[in-house]
Amino acid sequence: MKPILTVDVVLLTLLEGQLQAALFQRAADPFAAAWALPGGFIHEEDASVADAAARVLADKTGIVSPYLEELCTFSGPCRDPRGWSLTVAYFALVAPEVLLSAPASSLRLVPAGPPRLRGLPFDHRDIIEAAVARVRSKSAYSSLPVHLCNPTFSIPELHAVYEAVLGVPLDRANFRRKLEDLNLLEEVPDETRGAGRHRPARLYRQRKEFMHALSVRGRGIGG
Amino acid sequence: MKPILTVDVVLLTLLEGQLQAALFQRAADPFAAAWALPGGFIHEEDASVADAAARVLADKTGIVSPYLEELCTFSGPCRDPRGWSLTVAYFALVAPEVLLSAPASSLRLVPAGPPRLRGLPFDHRDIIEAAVARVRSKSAYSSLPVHLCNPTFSIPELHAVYEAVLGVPLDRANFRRKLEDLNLLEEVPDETRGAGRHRPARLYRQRKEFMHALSVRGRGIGG
DNA sequence: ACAATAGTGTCTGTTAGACACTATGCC
DNA sequence: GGCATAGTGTCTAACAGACACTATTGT
Repeated sequence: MKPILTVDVVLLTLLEGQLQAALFQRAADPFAAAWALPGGFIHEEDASVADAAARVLADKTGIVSPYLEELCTFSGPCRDPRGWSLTVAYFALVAPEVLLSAPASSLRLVPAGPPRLRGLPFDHRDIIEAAVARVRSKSAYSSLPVHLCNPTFSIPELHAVYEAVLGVPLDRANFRRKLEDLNLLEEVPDETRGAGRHRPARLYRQRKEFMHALSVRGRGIGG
Repeated sequence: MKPILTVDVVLLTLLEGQLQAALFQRAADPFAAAWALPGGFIHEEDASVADAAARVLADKTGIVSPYLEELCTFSGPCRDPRGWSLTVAYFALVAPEVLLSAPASSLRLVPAGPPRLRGLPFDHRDIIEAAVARVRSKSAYSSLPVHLCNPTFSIPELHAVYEAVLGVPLDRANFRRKLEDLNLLEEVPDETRGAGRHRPARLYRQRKEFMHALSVRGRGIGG
């Protein structure tokens, strides 16, 4: 038996205080013209499924090498009208600026948290919800949310990202201290970012050694 | 492109103080007669890949409904001599008694931790190592190792399992307290297990509500 | 009674969390 | 100078870890 085999990518960003997923209009049947997750078939020249996911994303958005992680597979005889199918789901995290400057005119952002999405083809709603659940749970004990920020960012910005992703308020002071303990960030010399008539914040970037790794040291960042 | 699509299962147990993986002798090419992970193709009647993994395991060992979790996929043009292939890897955890009483005569147990295994076909070594890494890291903050125990077990037995999986000594007293806080276990009334000329230990079982869930409450069980 | 492990009590250093405080840039 | 937010100091309660103690069984 040869099932239909695809990759799908949940491209997430944080906009207006909530996680949003990028949807694209399908070109071909089934569900032609419907808004759905970017996805596609494996190509002979892909070195792996992860490679295929990155290629699909680059083709549709121009985004290259975002944070990309395998989520899990979704499979069964009924999820695709063409027959037994399996998709390997990935999720990607990018700063909102990356998406807003992307050339894709046929891109739509939809809130990915509750309330639950409606009208998506296949089991794309389940996939998005699994991605959001994964991002949330991992964020409680890792530096994953950094990938939702620009290359340089201030501590208050990162603080707001964590609060939005986790959905709980975090003490500013303790959050700072935790970050310092983890030693994930390095200061960008002499750079600040201000917004309004008040003291501007210093800018930081993620240390290279943690670029695609997760810091599970300590007991997480929830404080 | 239609890659070769399979499932593979890393069946793990704890024997002689270390994690061991079950290998089976392959019936067909490629690598016929080689010792490898139990695996196979998806069948039309499987409801999902997880279902296929459970079926494969039941066919080869008779073991039904063990703890079974998707690990990740392994894919690429070179891992199978027949061409571009993808396997969805699962891992299963069982008590050693389950394996020793299994009807499989063509089953072999090999130590899964370091030193690294040699001579396995495909990328089965990578798959086993990924499974072991996953089990170890999850054990630090969950009740996963319970599935390596018999249906009823004593606290000292579970304590030994945690120590073996994590590879570090854990204080007996603090381990007990942690378990009590998590409230994962319930006492089996009037049951004890003794081994030697000393006080026997009370027996416990996992509460039903946690049977296939993970408790991530608190800060893990490492103490 | 003794050996050996099961199970409990208690102390201490560390850490998460709360909150008050000071610093600084922009208007 | 005042406002608004950046950034720091400090107190407290909770918890992890260490370790000494008591309890209970088989021999």
